Amino acid sequence: MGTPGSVAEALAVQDRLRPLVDLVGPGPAAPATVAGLDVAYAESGDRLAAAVTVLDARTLAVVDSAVSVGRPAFDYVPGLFAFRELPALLAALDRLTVRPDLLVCDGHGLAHPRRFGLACHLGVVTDLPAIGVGKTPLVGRWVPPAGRRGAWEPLRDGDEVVGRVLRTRDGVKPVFVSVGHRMSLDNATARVLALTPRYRLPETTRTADRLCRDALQEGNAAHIRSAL
DNA sequence: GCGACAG
DNA sequence: ATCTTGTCGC
Repeated sequence: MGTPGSVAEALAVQDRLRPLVDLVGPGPAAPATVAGLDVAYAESGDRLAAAVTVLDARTLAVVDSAVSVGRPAFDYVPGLFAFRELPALLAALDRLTVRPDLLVCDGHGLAHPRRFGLACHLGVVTDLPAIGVGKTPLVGRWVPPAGRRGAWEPLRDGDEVVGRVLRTRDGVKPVFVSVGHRMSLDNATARVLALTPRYRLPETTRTADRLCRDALQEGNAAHIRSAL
């Protein structure tokens, strides 16, 4: 009952969970802690490491973290990406000693063909406020935002606004922000800007990215040592 | 029919 | 996602 066995089953799961997304929010305006989630893959593609880092929202210092290694749970299919990483991410979340006030996911939330991307899925399953921050678009049309940090333009799919194209740094390629669960788009935008004082991507994403990459390397090293 | 397609 | 060389800039 955890991971679907087919594309059809995965689509059914999304249809069943999508009504559970809280689109009202508005979510915490001043969260004490914010979690970043990310996954790294081995080149062979048969192993992955999921990491969660919890940052003090004010100082951006890491106050807790957890990793989980495993196998991709599903083939990569655009639109069904969440099923690939969800089990490992949930396992890592379970290992945290603190419950974060907000989840910042590496991928989209409502900016998804069926309005149920990874950030929505994680938000619904954990019932935590969640937002999605994607580096590249999955769906939608937009015009480039002005060049300054903080500038944004709506991301539209059909006749609905599914997210924002947000410039987090002056003159740097924008990111794609969307609501995951229990958050407003305005608040999601504010939270992402608060997490990007220096780099294009949120500090949460950056710390989680480093952690899961390191975990993969450690796993490789241990594997090699045991083979000698 | 063709291209696009989170990570 | 991951593999890659060089290159530009602080």
